Amino acid sequence: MQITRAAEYGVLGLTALARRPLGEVVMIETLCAEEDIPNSFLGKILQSLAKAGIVKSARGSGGGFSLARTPTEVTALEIIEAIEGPIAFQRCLDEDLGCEHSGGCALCALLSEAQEQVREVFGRTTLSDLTGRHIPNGLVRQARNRSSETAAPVMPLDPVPVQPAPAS
Amino acid sequence: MQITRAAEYGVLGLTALARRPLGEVVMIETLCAEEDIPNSFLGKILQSLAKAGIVKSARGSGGGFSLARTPTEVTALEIIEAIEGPIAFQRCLDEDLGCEHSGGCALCALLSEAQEQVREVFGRTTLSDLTGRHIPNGLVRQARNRSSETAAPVMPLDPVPVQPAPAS
DNA sequence: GCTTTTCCAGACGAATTTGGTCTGGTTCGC
DNA sequence: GCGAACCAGACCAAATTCGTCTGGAAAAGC
Repeated sequence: MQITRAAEYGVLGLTALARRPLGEVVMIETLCAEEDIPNSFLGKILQSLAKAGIVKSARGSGGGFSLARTPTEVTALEIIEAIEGPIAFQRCLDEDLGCEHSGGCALCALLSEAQEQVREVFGRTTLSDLTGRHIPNGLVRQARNRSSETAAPVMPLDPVPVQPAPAS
Repeated sequence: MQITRAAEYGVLGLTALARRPLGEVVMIETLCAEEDIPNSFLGKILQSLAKAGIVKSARGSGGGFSLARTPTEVTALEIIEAIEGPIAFQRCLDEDLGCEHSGGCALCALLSEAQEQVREVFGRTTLSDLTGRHIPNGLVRQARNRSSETAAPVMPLDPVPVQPAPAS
């Protein structure tokens, strides 16, 4: 009942991209340093995101990754499903191989409802919502290392949760 | 991002118990046959549920398990959390070991919201909601075996999903 | 066209989790 | 005391997660 690291890193990596001017090409290594993500792992994750059309990749020197769309057009649901595959609380809700249990399975109905709630929350949150307040871990660490003592917080930050969308 | 078999079996086993008069003591073996669950696995699951005070166990001959409360008083959330531990979409949302990422982490806020939605859905669904329409797999199989041909459905059943609670 | 720099694709593998089984108790009714 | 049932935990196989590594392939610059 947890999101995978891959999805977590994927979102984080994208926020790092989204913090830049749209279309700017950034190397994997830069993103990894910024967000404290293992290097070759993020590479694999970004490949999935490229296949899903969320980022564009450019090879060769001067290459790297860039967002394929504006951050307001990319939802967390797209990102997570591009990496983890479709969100499915149970086997029978994923492919339509039918429920193992017979009849109108109440358990499946329950899981299906819960799953739809999650998809709704993820679906209405965009990358730009996520980018706003997030301070990348790597940057904080780097700042800490530079001013080796006096570990003052980089920026005062009120921990405001993501606000729910106005009832549509 | 899936519920475990253990939780699934746990819910199924409890619906089998809930279909009986309250307080009736049933052996693991009977429940397993009814719901098509591996025998000793359900034993372990029921132990968790007993510790959580959802079922009562009775040892010795004539022993078995019975519901400790009426099905309307037991929520799916309780059942699932008794088996899987607290629902936590991410490490930092479980214990309060703080978020690995710094500052007001937007990702955690998002996951937290999704998680609360799931808890809400599970929390408002009771065991009696789940028991209503469910036809146990094992019983269907047994019926199929008895009337070896003419595999007619055991009971006509309109597959109505769990209805959402009225807006509170 | 050669070299360098970057991504690409997939094989590989360690660690963890899941899904169970098994064994040796312990408790209860008879 | 004996058999029927649960109890507690050790144990194990398979799947999944969380990565790493290697050998390309494409693009840019010379």
